[in-house]
Amino acid sequence: MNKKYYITTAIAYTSGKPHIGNTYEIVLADAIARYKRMKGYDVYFQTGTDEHGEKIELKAKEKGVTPKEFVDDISTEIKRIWDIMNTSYDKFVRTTDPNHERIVQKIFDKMYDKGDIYKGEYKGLYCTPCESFWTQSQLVDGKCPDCGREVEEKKEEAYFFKLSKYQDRLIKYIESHPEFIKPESRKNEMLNNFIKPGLQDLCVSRTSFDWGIPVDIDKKHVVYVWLDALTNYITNIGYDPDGSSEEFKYWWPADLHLIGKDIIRFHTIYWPCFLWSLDLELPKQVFGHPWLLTNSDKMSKSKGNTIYADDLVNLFGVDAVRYYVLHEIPFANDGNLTYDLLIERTNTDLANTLGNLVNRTITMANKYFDGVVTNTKVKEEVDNGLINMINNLDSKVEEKMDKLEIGFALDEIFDVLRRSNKYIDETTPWQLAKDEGKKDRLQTVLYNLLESIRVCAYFLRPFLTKTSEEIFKQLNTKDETNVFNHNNVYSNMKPEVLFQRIDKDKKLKEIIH
RNA sequence: CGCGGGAUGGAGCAGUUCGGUAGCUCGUCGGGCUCAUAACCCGAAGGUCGUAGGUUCAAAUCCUACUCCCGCAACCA
Repeated sequence: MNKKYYITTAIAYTSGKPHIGNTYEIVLADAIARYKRMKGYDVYFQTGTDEHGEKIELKAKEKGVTPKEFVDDISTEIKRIWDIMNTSYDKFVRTTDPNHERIVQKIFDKMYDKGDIYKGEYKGLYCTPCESFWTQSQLVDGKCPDCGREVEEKKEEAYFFKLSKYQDRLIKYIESHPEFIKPESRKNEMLNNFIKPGLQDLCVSRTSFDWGIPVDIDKKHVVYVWLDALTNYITNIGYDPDGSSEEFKYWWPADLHLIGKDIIRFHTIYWPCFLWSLDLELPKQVFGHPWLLTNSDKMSKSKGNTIYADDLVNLFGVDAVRYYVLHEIPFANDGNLTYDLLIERTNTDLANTLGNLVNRTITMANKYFDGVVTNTKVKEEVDNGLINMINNLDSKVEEKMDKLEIGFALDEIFDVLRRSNKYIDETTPWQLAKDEGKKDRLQTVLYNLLESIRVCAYFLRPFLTKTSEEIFKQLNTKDETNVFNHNNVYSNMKPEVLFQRIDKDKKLKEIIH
């Protein structure tokens, strides 16, 4: 049996339409999932929406709809965008799913029975008119940041989870499992800022609003959203405190939780403690990716600089957008997205290096050999460099993907494409074509190029899904071997422009309208 | 002194572990080629490697101080 690979994104919060910065994560996860499938893993890829919480209750009220109607709308919209991005998730989960809600209640009960959850009092600074608790750091001049009025100390009955109980175990675990939190800098941040100074017990119930999963043993409380949200990773694959399914035993623990850097704390502190409370293993890795900014600025509606994935796809096509976000995001810093950069990247890499190479190669094959090309094996020294690169691509891409360095994996593929363009200049097929005696050599040259394109298209599949498929169609081949194949026959190839070059000024005007 | 990350030609990055000609992709300029989507190939200009000291025959790389940027600082998802 093949090795299993369980990958998740964070579930998206249904407070509004996700912009390209939020959409980035699902594309990243999709590329990893597709790559793993290509490598023969049995992959399960889960994403979805996180739909409870006070913020949603308020937004629904503002809009004059019920919270459920509100999240139904947004969840549908999020799923629509995930589909536009051509992502291959196996399951789209929702925290309002009745099964999830029921299991979360049982989980709460189990933790309570075990003594990990206890009833206590939540003390905080409360603004009565706003009905909100604030932390010291949230206050503005010591007053409510919303209305500016005085806050007062208030106590409220609440349930707490004993994080403190698991503190030492967590430190030991993180320190002995260097792969658990990535990138490394995030690990230090968590250990030094949160865990080592001492974990306080976590308030896991709320009474100040209703839109949540009711606590089974005390119905005036609802379950804290993070306990609700995090458990989606296990409830949807068949976890049940009274006996989990075979499916669950097969998939858990997850191999990778891919999340934004802003929620690493929840995934590397609360989540492990919750899992231990349920006597479950921890996920193998939590990767906190950086953000995608526009013009080096965080996207927000108030700044009016939000860019939406569906708009970008309409303007540039899904693979151009996928390529940009997958290639341009480094791993230490936040990435940047502007129309300028997106257009430049699409033109140079996709239209010039890739598209033009495919086009010129197939055109020559048709022109010189009526589109039938076999390997005539008239080799020259210069061929070896290209063929070696093709045959090394598998291990190069794998090396980068194992570190989740997707942009660098793409670079490896484009290195081969660039080498192929250079190979054309080195071998000058148009010169060979003038000499009848060099026809066999010419055919070998074109054969080598077609093989190079084929193997590159194969490796591009997890990233540029549609383009990869289109190249295979143009080459008219079904050969999916990942190395140079010496015995292919190419025929009936049709060159079509893969990516039209974009006129930047014209396009920018169009965007600003 | 709260903790951590970063500062390398116009842009984005690599190189810093174990010091020894500063590399890649893109942009700009010049040339070549013509199979191709003004494409492709070659070449050039452009960097006192955040600042100031120090160690050394030699420092982007080691040490010290400082400046700037960013993330985190807990019950907000």
